[in-house]
Amino acid sequence: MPAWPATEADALAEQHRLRALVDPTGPALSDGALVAGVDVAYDEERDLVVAAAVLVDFTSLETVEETTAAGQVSFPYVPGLLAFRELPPVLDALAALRHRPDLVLCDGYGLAHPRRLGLASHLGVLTGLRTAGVAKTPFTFTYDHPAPARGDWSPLVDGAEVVGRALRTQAGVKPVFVSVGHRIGLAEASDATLALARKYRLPETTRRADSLCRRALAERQLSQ
DNA sequence: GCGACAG
DNA sequence: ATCTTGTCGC
Repeated sequence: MPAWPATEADALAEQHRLRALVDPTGPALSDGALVAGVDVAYDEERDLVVAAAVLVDFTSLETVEETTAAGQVSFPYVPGLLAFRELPPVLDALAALRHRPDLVLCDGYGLAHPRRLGLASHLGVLTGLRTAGVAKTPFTFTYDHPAPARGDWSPLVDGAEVVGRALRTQAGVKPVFVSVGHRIGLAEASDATLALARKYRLPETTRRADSLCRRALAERQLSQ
């Protein structure tokens, strides 16, 4: 396994290498599938980063398992290279899960990326897990506003390419931006996102992982 | 040409 | 991402 890239040039080369290994197709989730949400929180002062993974039952929406992992920040925030900043602790948190997720939902993009290898795709190729990205803002892509009902969507476009969907998860609320990560199709990833966002704009997996990594970071800050 | 740009 | 009070609503 190659060392984690330390420079932007190495990171770009690594993206190029991994991009060829992405599989942007795959079936819908089965009843009772286990979906993991992952997210990270930062302490800029101490270069500390904490990741959380929360495993949710796709059908009941119950939390099945939670893990966290902490580390030193090892890469700056560079638009288009987010994976190199966020993935090290995320990989650790996922490795600590006792169950194997049937899907990992990331806070960010997959195929919707300048070089078609966002955080979610990158994670999928590294782990072999099925992944998809659900982002809160449209990055540099364009879309027409979807109709106002829950479940309505419109294509997320980069030039002439459809790279994802602007999906309305709550009536009258601004959409989220879904893109394929690895081993799942866009329609299937969108269906999973909608099913996990019954009550709020963001899927429960993302909401719970976000809340957990913030809590875990706050606890570390108290004890150190 | 320059800057902005997921989190 | 993070800096941040009170406030509206279920």
